[in-house]
Amino acid sequence: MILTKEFYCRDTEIVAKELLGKLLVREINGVRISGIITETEAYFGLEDPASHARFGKTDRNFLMFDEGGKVYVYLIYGMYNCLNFTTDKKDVPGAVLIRSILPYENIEYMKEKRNCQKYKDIANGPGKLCIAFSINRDINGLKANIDSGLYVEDKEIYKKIEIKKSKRIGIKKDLEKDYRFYIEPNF
DNA sequence: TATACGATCACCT
DNA sequence: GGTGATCGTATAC
Repeated sequence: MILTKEFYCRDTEIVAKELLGKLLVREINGVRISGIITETEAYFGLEDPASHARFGKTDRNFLMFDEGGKVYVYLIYGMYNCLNFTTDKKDVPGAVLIRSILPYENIEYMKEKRNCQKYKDIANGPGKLCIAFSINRDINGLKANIDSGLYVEDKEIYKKIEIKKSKRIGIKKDLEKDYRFYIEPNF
């Protein structure tokens, strides 16, 4: 079952935690790619010194102020795309950065895209997973549903999940609380 | 209009 | 464990 707006239109921290272990699906040119979400980070609004929304609404970050359930893709370091889903109600800024996934369906497709043979390294970073999933700013602002070809399925791949947390990655001025969440599935 | 820098990765040692 | 690549934004002038 595909996650709907109701899932995303909640507190950003809750959405970030509950996305863990679910299946990120990309449908492109009739090909279905998917992976298990293993790492997320929560970003908030004015009170968050690391958030794009910290100075208010701009041309780049306006989607963070929109209602939950939309795709927010931006360019980082001049060369990599990062995938986020918007969260919370309209005019309440929030987004969840998808940092890492484990390839699940169509692993060979991803290996080719990434020019990478090691299963573990295919999408263990926000820039990498965008390459593996063919995600770029063309889909910025679309809704995360079957029409846009990028969405999350509520599939319990891992029944029992221990959620670990830490400080967010690559942040100089972070908040006191931990807003990076991740799981370490047993194989 | 100009400039500094970032929610990163790949490659080197 | 360290560093260079690379460019859209935000911020300052």
